[in-house]
Amino acid sequence: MSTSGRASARRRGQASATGSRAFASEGRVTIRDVARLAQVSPSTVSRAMAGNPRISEATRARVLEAMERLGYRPNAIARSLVTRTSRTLGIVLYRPADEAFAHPFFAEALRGVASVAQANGYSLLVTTAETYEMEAQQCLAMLEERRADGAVLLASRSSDPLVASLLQRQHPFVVLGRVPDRRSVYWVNNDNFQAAAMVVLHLLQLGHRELAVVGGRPELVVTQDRLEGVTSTLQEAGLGLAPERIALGDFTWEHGYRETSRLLAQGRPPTAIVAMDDVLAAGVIRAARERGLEIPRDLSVVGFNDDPMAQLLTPPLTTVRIPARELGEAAARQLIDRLDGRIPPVRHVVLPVELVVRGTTGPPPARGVS
Amino acid sequence: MSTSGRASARRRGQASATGSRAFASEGRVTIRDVARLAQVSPSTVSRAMAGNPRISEATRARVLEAMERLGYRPNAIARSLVTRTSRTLGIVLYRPADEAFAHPFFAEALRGVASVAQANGYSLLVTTAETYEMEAQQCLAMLEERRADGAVLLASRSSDPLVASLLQRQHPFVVLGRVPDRRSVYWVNNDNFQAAAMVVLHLLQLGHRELAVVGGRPELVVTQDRLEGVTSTLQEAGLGLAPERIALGDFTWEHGYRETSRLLAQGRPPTAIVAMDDVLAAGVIRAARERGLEIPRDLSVVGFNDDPMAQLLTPPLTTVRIPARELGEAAARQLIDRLDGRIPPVRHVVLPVELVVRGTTGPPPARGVS
DNA sequence: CTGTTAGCGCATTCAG
DNA sequence: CTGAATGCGCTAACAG
Repeated sequence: MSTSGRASARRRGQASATGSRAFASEGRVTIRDVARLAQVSPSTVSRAMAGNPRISEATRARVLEAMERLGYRPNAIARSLVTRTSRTLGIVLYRPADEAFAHPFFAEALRGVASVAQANGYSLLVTTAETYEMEAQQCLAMLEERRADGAVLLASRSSDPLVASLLQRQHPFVVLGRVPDRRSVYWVNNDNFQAAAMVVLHLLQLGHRELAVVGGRPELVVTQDRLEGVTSTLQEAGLGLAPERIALGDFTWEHGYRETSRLLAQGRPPTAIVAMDDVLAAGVIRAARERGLEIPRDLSVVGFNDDPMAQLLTPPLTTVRIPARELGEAAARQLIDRLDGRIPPVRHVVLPVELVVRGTTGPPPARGVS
Repeated sequence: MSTSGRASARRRGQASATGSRAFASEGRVTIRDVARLAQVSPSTVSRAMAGNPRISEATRARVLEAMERLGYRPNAIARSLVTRTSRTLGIVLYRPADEAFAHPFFAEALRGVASVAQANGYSLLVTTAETYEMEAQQCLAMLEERRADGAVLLASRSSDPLVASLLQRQHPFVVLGRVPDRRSVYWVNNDNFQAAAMVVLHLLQLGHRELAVVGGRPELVVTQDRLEGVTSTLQEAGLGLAPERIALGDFTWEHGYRETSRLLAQGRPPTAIVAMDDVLAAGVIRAARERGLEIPRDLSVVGFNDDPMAQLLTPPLTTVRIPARELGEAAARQLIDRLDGRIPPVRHVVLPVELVVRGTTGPPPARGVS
């Protein structure tokens, strides 16, 4: 055994004679090469890297220099195998076939996650999935195959089977969005009920009484919360929201466009439309304009998210700013805290939102006798 | 040894008595557990999983069933260590501090990469970096620490030191964008020179003679190619482009806004502005409108990319469709081909673009004597 | 303070 | 067709 060890050492170590770095075309430099050059044992090298205090400054310096000279990088895979952690966060991007592009909200949230992860020495393992079933399956696979130590879920739906599996198998995870009926789940969210209430209040204050809602996927908690915020607030004002004034579907501008055309064709069209997303709102505005309506004179429109595009629409969109990036950051922080053995101060984080009043809301048109 | 084996089997295997899966709170089920249950050796289990042909159907079935019953998942880390491949693609998202949000182009490209990766059994390791130096450093780290088998670079700049390092260290990688002066580098791109030429031709045809360009980061090859496409085409038409009509900077709408204000304040303002990106174009439009100009009557504007927002602007933006997603897919395909030992048919892939004429371009205003 | 010994969980020789 | 032995590169007891 020692013989073969020597032999391979000779094979690999040639570069050290020239003083240049050892970039063998195959076979990278390992901890043993460093140990040999520094005249210590591999464990000492390991300790030197880990900053282990029970090691002399002289040795540490020698090891560090050897590492430097050889251009050594510890093999993360080998390290993971023994430490049993990958220092990696799993995240799956769910992309239903009907959503043509990466939604800005998720892109921002992802950046938030990524930056906090990076700051704490974690990497991000990202997958995409076409269907929800695949999302769930892939997320589980990442975790059970030990490629990720924990997961952040980018949305939550009511009675989510993935959440159940994760919980049962005791995998650390954090949800971006509220998870109802499961107090033990860590999540990070904005108060969507409250956000929707703000929007409705704003419209009521302007004098609107005839509202309609255009929303996203009905199975998502975010959709449900926003819808409830709208209906509850209307109810408190003694107003209702007829079912034909509620148009859920998906988060595409096409859906906003389509449903608005329908809503405006009704005998008694709404004077204001709450779109549960800026992208939807863009579709709403477009449909309204094509029917010859001027915004906000003939129709008020509100969105959600404050995507970068919101202020670039004409007129600039009144919307609710959702701190996507901060949500992602908070989620990553929660998860990493747990993975690193710290207990997060709270299980549920709620970030504040802000109504951004711009150019798409105004008083309702004076209505003639119908 | 067999004794201790039995003991641990008993400790862990209790669930098998009940017929339910074995999810010990600590210590997952390994290949040895499966082997024991199937009454074979670990190597046989390994072969059964790998679809090794020299194994009887009966044994394979027995192994598969044991895997099923135990809910076994092979540990990807352990596998990586021995196979010396992680089946992971590295990708680093570069986010300069001044770019406020994830650019839609990159989001789409990323999705393309992710979906092809996923289809081929690869995962994606994603990092973010604030500076270019960090991007380079992190990319190298991923590769040398063996966490990724190859990398896809999301942009290329002229004389890119990262490209040089990657090449020297023989790491497989593919660049999204053209890499000048290095024929050996694999890259995937659209013809930006040609795209810009199309735009200029369109404007010339409409009668414009006074163009200006608002562009992104000057160190990026994409910026350089588009700029050259503009100037060359103008030159062929016997026209020039004065330096004060060229405003490079970054890919934010604020930059488009700012530079347009400046351009329009000049003694002899342009009648058409070529923005090298839809986001820039949005800023251009906004600035123009604030100065009381109507588009396209007083000023024509063209963008690049055909982001989803392009058609939602008012008026809908004339732009060049860049197949971001397809570029990402092609890049992933190139890289994976190489990693899997197939030789990609070509080293450089060029995807076609398409001019999408919408509402922001028209004939120039009749100019009075100055 | 440091070296030796043992694995982490798997794939892969090499023998049957 | 299958099992036993070996090692991927590293960390973590356990001994000095």
